[in-house]
This record gives sequence, structure tokens and C-alpha cells, in this order.
Amino acid sequence: MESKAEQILGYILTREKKNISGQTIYIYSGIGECGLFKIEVKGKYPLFFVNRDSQIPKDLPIKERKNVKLTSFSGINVDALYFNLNSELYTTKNRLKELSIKCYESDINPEERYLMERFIYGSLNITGKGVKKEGITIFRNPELSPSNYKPDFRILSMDIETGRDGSIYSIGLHLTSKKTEYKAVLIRDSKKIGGTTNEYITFYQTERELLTNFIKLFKEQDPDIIIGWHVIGFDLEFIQRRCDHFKIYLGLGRDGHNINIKRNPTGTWGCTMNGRVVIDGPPTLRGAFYSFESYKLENVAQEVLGTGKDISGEGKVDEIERRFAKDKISLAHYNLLDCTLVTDIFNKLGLIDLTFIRAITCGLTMDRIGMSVAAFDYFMLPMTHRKGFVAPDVDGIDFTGQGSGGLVFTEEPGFYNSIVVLDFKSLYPSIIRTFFIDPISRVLSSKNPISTPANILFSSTEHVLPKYIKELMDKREEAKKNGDKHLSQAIKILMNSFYGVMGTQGSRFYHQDLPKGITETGQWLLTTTKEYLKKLGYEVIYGDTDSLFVELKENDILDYDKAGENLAAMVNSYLSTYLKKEFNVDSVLELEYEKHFRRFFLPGLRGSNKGAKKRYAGLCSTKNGEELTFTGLEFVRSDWTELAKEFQYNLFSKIFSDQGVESYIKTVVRDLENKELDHKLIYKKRLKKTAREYTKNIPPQVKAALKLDPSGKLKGNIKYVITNDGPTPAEFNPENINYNHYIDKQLKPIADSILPFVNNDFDSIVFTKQPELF
DNA sequence: TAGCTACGAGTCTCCGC
DNA sequence: CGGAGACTCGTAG
Repeated sequence: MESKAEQILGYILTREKKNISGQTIYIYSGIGECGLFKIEVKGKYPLFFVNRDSQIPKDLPIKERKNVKLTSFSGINVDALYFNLNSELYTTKNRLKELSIKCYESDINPEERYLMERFIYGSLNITGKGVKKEGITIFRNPELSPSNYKPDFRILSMDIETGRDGSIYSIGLHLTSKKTEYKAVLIRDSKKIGGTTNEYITFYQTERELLTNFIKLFKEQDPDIIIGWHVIGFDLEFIQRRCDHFKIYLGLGRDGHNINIKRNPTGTWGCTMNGRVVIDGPPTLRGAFYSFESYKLENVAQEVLGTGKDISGEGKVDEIERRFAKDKISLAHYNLLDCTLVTDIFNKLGLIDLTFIRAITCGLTMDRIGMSVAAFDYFMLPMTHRKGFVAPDVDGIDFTGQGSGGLVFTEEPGFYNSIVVLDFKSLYPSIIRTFFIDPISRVLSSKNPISTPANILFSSTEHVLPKYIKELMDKREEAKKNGDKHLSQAIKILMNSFYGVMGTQGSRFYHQDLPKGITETGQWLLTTTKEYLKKLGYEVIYGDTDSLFVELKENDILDYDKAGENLAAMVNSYLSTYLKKEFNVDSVLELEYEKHFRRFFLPGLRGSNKGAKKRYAGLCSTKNGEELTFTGLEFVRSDWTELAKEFQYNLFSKIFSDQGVESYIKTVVRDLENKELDHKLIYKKRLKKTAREYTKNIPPQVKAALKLDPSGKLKGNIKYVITNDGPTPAEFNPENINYNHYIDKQLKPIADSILPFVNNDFDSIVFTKQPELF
């Protein structure tokens, strides 16, 4: 034991509570300047609040009931109830709820509350006496304050290979940090005594040996972050099950304790262990708004890195069995490749950096950054208290439904020339700032009220969210200036989540007036701006939520950028004056000129001459010439075939450059019928539930899934082809393709959404005999 | 271990003829 | 057989 430095910077990886001698203490494990650390906080009692006039039964394990100077949102004075043990808090609140006694904040984790009330968002400054024990510096009740510390993580990418018999064949590990790289594959081989063949492959005679040595190696490598591909729901869960089978204790936590794997009702997986965080690839990509047709490792690796696995597709299981039986070395190579691919994907996209920045931006641990409601609580609860309020329990809110969302409008379908797109920068966060929309200002709306266009009142002086958003926006501008893309994106994601959180019954801060105040103001702004532009003599042909598509005038076209900038500036100045005059607010709304389409097409609704919403295409002007872009149309939809998408792209490409399309269309139809396009006919669709759960009706993708697996257990992505026998799994490589289906349902609808506007139609092109040449 | 709404399109199923 | 409406998915923002 030795005394350590007085002040240390660090980052908290995990937060836990533990009962020690009749008291709940909070434990924060992380890494810092001193290496690993652990903070133990004792004597801060878990608490929640009740109305002051609540009659609480005497037999409950309450440590203390204390009068506090706080009220509920409806102005009722409250008392705090303190507990020695969090489990006592839990039983008490359940009893009180049975007795219909209102509880406030009884569903907050005390170890989280302790940090948020001190504005600690993960990185911190620890002041206290550290005692080093087994490589970990332990602080008892140190002083904590926020910091900007960023550690160098030890990141372990892991992957297992399993056999048809349900056993583990091998485990691959790839650990990286700024300073080190380590590779290992542990593989089973009953014939060999053991040993190592090269720098990273080690053989074990039994699965039990393999598992115990994996645990040993894992602890030696001591990762901060574990990454992988479905690493919780597959690899770790599998390892846990096999360890249970062999009665091996899977003590991967830094305190030597077991890991805890949970499958949430929503199907997502979570894994907790002391001192380490598990981050799975696919949900991390989705959370950062990356979009892939398939989230299989093979596909993502191809798209991100341009290289893939050495076994993939249908024969995968057979090949793994073959290698395990005959070529263990190559199985080990394959196993390790999966690990390094995951490492490389995370590195290339900067996923760890983004995850870390998102975590310290919203305050949650790295494995919970997607929890928007929790992130909102993290900021809002401490501020609520400082404004003299306590927040209700989530199950104590009065849900009165949802308001309407964004406004979408469209004019006549058809072709347009020279369209500029103007859009409001961060519209909803800007509305929140301009009209002071937040839970506190709603409750205190009588103090210096202002009204939104839809007549909802908010206090212009008593609020917290608008200030917070201003800070975030300023920080984001700074990040952009410094080229810090991850910070900029982290802030954007966080700001955009606020509207959704205030409109969900899953949030304690829900009130219908909050989302309504935001969206109705948004609708009003869009309409008002459209009318103003019209007054200036401009046609606004399309708009969606925060964007306006404006047709330029003849003399604007030469310098369309300047025209776009000018329009945006005029709107901004108009709105600023108008909002001040009508609502007495200082507008922070900012309409931006975003892009220009030299040619633009608005399709009609199928089977009507009305314009469609959320669907358009155009030739967008860029630095490198013009780019054909599609929005909402079949080209960007994953459930249309390659045939259709390619057809649409080429068709629009030709029409926008004033070329004829008749011979192209005929060629495609002829090639299709000549079986030359068979590889482009696959439909892809996702089954959200298992095939047998579709009872009301049976869509084509389900029919195909049932042909592939009649037991109906299939779920997820299904690929199928339409044959004369109906939908057939692509895996069957069917021959009897229904070409008429593809002409009718993939080519014709796409052609007929645009051809009428150039005085043509699909049928008359395709079914008119070519004139005989001789 | 619960962010939101708006929208289009295709297929299936039911119902009346 | 045709139209209406439900169901389902994927998308824009």
C-alpha cells in the first residue's frame, strides 16, 4: 500500500452500486493518469421525494424523512425520503405506489444521480488520497469535479467460431491501443497435446481448457473496451452458456466478477461487467446514422474497407467444419481475420472516438449513448432541482397523446428548372431557443410569458434548455471550425433527440405542449416563409418540415448560388423583424441556402395527377459537375430490385440530358426476356417478426421465407425472386422466372412515373412492334 | 436499458356484384 | 372481378 497523488484526471468506464455492511455505496471504475482507478462513495444515501402531506406507513425502512425546499411541477411541496440501502428504496416505493402515494424521482439510479448532480459527464478530476491495491488506485469519498480527460483505451476485438454440435472451436482476440497490438487465437485440437504453432495460435485439448485459458488471457490483456460483431448476443452469450455447462466461472470483470448479459424486450442486447464496456458494431453504426443494405460483417467490411472475409455466404458453416476437421491453422486465420476486420472498421470510421465523445457529451456511459431519454434526464434533472422542482416518476406522468409533426407540401408534379433548396439550420433546436420551450418554462409560463404562433405560453426568463442548446450550438460551431467532426456530430445527435424525448411517454419531462409548441411553430414558420417568398414573386414548389424548394427567376439563374444566398438572407431578416414585432422574441432561426438543382422532377402519386411527397429527383450542381440524386424514389429503396434501380437511374439520366429513351427501354425489356438480367431480379425485405407470426395476411417475403424454412422460425432479411410458382427464396436459384412480373411491377411503374411528362408511356414503347427494316 | 411524425407503395383479404 | 381497407415495409425529415 502506498499513498498516491492528490489530484488525478480520469474517465469513468462503469458505474455500480454495492451493499456493504448495511449501506449502499457507489463504485466508479475507470482509467486515468494513475492507470486503473476505483472510486468508492459512502454516506450519500439513495433518496426520492413524496408530497409533504403524504401519510407514509410507519413500518417502512426509511432512514430519514426530510423537509426540502422543492416542489412538484404542479407546485406541491415535497419531502425527501432517504434510505440506507437502495433495495429498501425499491421496496418502499413499490409499497407507496400500491397505496397510490405519488413518488418523485424514485426511478433514478443513485450512482448516476451522484455524478449528474456534480455535472460529471464521464471525464473527471479526482482529488483525494489514492491507495494502490493490486494495480488499482482506490479512492474513498474523494472530491470529484468535471474535466476533459481523454484516455488511451485498450480495445479488444473478439470473435468465436462454433461447431454444428454447439461447442466452441476457437476464440480469436485482437487487442489494440495507441502503443500496443496483440493477436491470439485459442483453438481446440483433441489430438495435439497443446502448444503454439506460430506467434498467435495456441492449441487446447478440450473446450474446458480453451475456455479457462481464454478467461486467463482476457484478464492478462485487461481491455477497457470489448468490441465485435453481435458480440453480446452471439459470442459472449455463447461463451457464457458453455461456461455454465462446464461450471466455469466467467469472471471477466475487473473486480473478477461475472459478466451480466441481458436481452431487452426490444431485442437489443446489453452486457455489463465491472470496469469494462462492451460496444457492438451494428448498433453503433446505426446509432451514428450509417446505413448499409446488410449489417453482416462481410458486407460492412466490403463497403467500408473494400476487403472481406475469406469464408462467407452459403457454404460458411460447411467450410468451418471442414477447416476444423482438416485445417485448423486456416480456421485460426479466418477467426483472427474476423477480429481484425472489426478493429479496422471501428478504426476507419472512428467509432470508438465518436462513441467516447457522444458519451462525454451526454453524460451516459459508452454502452448507453443511444438512450435519449436517459441523456435528457442527465442534463435536465440537476437543472430542475436548481430551479426548485422535483420531476415525476416516468410512470407518474399523464400522457395525453402526441401532437402533429412536420408540414409537407407540394405543387404540380412534373419538371422544373433551376430549383434552389433552402433549409432551416437545426430547426427544432432553434425553435426551442427562440420561443424558450422547455419543461420548466412551461410550468412557469406566467413569469414574463411569450406565446408561440400556436398560442402555447412559455416563460421567457425561467428556462434551462434554451441556454443549454445555445452552449451546444456554440460548441458545435467551434468543433466545426477546428475540424472536429465527431464532436460536431455528437452534438447534433444529442440536440436532435430533445424534441423526441419531450414527446414520448417514456420521459418524465413529457408534456404535450412541448412537442406541440415545437412542431406547430415549425409548421407556421414553413408556411410563413413560403408566403413571404411568394410575395417576392417566387414559386415554392415543395417543402418538407424544414426545407423549401424555390424556383429561380430567369435573371437569377446565371448566378444561382448568389440568388440562393440572397433569398435566405432576405427570409432571415424578414423573420427576425416579424418575430420580434409579433411575438417579442429574438429569432435565432437561420435559413440556409443548401443546394441547387438545374433540372428537377416531382413525380405524381401513382394513379393520380397529384404531386407525391417525400419523393423527387434532380440534377444537383456540385463542385465536380452535376450529380443525379434521388430522394424517396425506388432508386434509394432497398426493397426494389437492382433491375428497377438501374432502370430508373438510366431513364432519369437520359431524360435530364434530353436524350430519347425508347430504344433503351426496349433493350432492357428484351435483355430481361432473354434471361440476361437474371442476377438483378432479387427482392430484399426484412421480416420484423418470425414467418409464422404473420397471420392477418401473408406478404410475398413471408411466402418465400416459409418456402426456405416451413417451420416458420425465420426472421430478418429475406431475399426472393418472383417465379411462375410465386415468391421463391433466392437461395434456390430458381429457373422459371416470371418475367412478366418484372416488366409489370418493376419496369413499368418506374417508366410511367416519368414518361407521361415527356408525352410518352411504357406500353406504347414496349408493345408497339418495331417497323420492319426490310 | 421506451426519441418523434408524415408519407407512398405493394400485396393481401374481404366483400359486394 | 374490382374496389376498399388493412397490413407491412422502408423511407424523409
